[in-house]
Amino acid sequence: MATGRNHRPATSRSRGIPEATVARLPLYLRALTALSERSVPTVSSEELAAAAGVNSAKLRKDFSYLGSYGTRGVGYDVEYLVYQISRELGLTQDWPVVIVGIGNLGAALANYGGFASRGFRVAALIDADPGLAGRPVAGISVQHTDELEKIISDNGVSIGVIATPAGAAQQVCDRLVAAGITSILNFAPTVLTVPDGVDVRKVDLSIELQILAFHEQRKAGEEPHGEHDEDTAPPAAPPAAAVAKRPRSKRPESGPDGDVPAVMPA
Amino acid sequence: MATGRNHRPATSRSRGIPEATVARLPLYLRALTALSERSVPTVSSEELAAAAGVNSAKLRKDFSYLGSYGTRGVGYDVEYLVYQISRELGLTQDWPVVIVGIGNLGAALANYGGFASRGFRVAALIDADPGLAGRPVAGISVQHTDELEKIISDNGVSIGVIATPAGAAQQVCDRLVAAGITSILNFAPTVLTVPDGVDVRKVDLSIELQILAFHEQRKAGEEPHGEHDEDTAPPAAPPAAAVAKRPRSKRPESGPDGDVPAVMPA
DNA sequence: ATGCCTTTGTGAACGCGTGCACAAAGATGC
DNA sequence: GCATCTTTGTGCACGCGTTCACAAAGGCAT
Repeated sequence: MATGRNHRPATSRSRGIPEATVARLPLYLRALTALSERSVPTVSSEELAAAAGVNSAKLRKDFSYLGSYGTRGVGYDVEYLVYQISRELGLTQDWPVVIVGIGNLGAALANYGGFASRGFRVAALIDADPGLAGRPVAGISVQHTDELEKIISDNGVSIGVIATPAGAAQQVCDRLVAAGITSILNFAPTVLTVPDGVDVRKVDLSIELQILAFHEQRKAGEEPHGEHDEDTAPPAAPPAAAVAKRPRSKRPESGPDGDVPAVMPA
Repeated sequence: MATGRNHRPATSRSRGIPEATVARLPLYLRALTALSERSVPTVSSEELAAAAGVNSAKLRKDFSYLGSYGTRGVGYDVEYLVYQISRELGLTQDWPVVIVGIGNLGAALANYGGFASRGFRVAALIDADPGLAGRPVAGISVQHTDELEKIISDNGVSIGVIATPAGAAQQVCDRLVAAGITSILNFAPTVLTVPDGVDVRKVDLSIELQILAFHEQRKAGEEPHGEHDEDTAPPAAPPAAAVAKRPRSKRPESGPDGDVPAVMPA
């Protein structure tokens, strides 16, 4: 069993499109779609890069992995590029998706307009709460977890979204994988362990906030003067030596709720 | 103006904690908190790494940036490490947060338990819809956008969450920044442009799904045989030369909705 | 007290990603 | 048809992040 490693560690790289590039393609596609709607025929790498918020050289290199779709002295044909990127991302086909865990977040995701467009289609909403079964959310009737395997099998679903509480996530994940799911988007604050061949991407509000807090603190700490070693008082805990003797006394005070699930399932 | 560059490009690195490490600290913290609740006194880098889903050497190196908090032959003291990481992340202080855009997603975020714990506190919910004003969501009364500046100023808020439709995001962002916000978590599918000194982190469901679709397609395409150049029929669009003459005819068929907002504000 | 055994902390190598800078390609004007 | 000007595509160098592998450190048993 692979220890919940997410993306692709060092697996075979298909034809050679770097992971970092793949992650930016949706960004380009979005910018290009906007241009397309305004009937703009061509864009230069400079303009498009600005719209996507990246370096123009990086963008050109990214596109070079897809082939030479630009015209020197002119730029890129918007429509053509939209098609090429869509094709590369696999957006020209239909991707049925199941959402497991229809709480606040799950419901919000079900209502998310981004699903309908771009080839993603919500095939089913699944929840463990029998009371929710049959209730329509975003125009789709919620089904019970018991049906999970059948739903995935019948609809040929390969992408699953987990929006359950953290405690249920791994279990749901296991069932999804066993049922044939090979791509998972995880909103639960847990590290999922999956077998090789299954991709997991994580969306974690808590982590993002903590990263912001780190930088925020650093900004605040830098304002005063240049730098210093604010060791404002190591309230408790032995540095090293006297440890191991189980300094267990009382928990500091960090909330005992340890990362509450993203959403209530009921 | 900085072109919507997110994290820190090459800015001064405080005392030298790599960005990649910072991004993992919350992960370690979560695993450590779980251990703490089970009253586990110490962990080895190997165990903790497994729990966090990372390489043990990486974890040790990450911790080495914080200082030498481990004991050779024993491991790390759980409680002590929880405290150190919390402090490093700035979680020992209170971070008031405002959420702008109380639609499905905004409401789900407001209900998110992860806020309450870990030093984050929802200071206010803000929406442009007058009809929502005064209505309680997650126990907090929604306030109108007009109050935005005052709310931020009065509560000393420095972190803002944008959960509005894409169209309103940049405008909201500008107001937040003008009001003093220096960290933004953006759920709207748009590239935000912010001045230097303001951190933006992005959470984008659509992009994550597209990345999954890419890998999913690749898996499916690899199954058959080794590799090949599936150029299954370039339906339209001129390769290069005859372009620039505005081959504008009709849009392919990619949904004309071009990335619907994450959530309806009303 | 001494030696063994476990686990940390880190030096060094490697690979990926980024950005610069420029040559080549092509369009456009005369 | 030729010159000029724009913009692509990419070779190259640099820096960050990851991983291996091992010496040093410290606990623990005898």
